[in-house]
Amino acid sequence: MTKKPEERLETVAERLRAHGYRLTPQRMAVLRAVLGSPSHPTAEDIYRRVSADFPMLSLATVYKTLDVVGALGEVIQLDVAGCSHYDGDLRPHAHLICIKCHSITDLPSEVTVEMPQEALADTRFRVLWHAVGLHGLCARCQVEADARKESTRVQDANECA
Amino acid sequence: MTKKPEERLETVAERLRAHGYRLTPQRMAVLRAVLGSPSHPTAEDIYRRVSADFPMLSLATVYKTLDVVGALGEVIQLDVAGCSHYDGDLRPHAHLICIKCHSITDLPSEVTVEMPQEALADTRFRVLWHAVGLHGLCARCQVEADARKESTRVQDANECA
DNA sequence: TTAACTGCAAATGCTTTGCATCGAT
DNA sequence: ATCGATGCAAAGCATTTGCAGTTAA
Repeated sequence: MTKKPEERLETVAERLRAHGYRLTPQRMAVLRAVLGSPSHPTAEDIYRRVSADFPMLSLATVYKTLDVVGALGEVIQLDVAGCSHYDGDLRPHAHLICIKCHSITDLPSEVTVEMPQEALADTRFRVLWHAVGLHGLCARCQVEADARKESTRVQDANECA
Repeated sequence: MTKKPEERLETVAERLRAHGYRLTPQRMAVLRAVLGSPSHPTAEDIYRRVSADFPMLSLATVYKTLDVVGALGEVIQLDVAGCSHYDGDLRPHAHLICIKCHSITDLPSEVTVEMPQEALADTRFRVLWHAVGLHGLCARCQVEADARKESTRVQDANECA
């Protein structure tokens, strides 16, 4: 989410139009869902959310729409544990990513990244967005891990969180 | 890769032993391959590499070993386009990740991340490692995109790069 | 009108799992 | 001698794709 969701929706819709994409009702509904979500929904999450008011929506369409806006750099795609999460907040921020339960949380404060601009320029890479990934154990999973006194194996959670 | 690959292998092996894991030849071979690779190999890459001197290795074992060291925080797991890449270099650095061809490159210079330690402490999250992801278009994919004058769709590459 | 989009279902591809056998400790 | 690890093959699951019908522009 951003400061002005509706305004951002306008901007993205504008870019889509400019690139020759059509603004179908499904597409707009999916965009509204991603840009307006404060969490990091998966395609499945968005599908469920939008399906409520839009029963004829298909999961494939959700994926296709997310691909399109992702390619334009208007939505952050965050891959965790073999499952993509989408984030409409393009402002640089940090994600706390649990390697055990695969939960994703935003670090609720500013994060600044310093990097040599010349070195970056030399790569000729065009950065669309960036994010800091803090990987480790969330509070809950730490408790479980410590309960075993660091002496046994760490069991993994599966499923797309 | 780190400054002293052999030393790091020792450290990791030690931790595995301490946690009750067994040091099988397969495991050691896989560890050597990850810790000694300057790129960001996938499980498949490692499997191919190790299989050369170790024909009786199975892909499942590679995955299992990578899971174990990943859970200990001794190897960075980088998920890109539905495919995991592994990085033995735990020093904070930045990855240039192309959203089109899914190539991953290290930014060849120092990167520093500033974040409010109190806010992080409040989350009670235990950070094992962190990385900065710079997402966008690599030099090659930009050329292709520009050749279309930004007016047509961006075609996607698939396959695990 | 027409090229792009949708929805369905089948296919793809990475990763995990069940299980019998093997082997590190 | 144990109990974890291996290897194989068979799932599992998120994502993509082909295609016929639909629709935004």
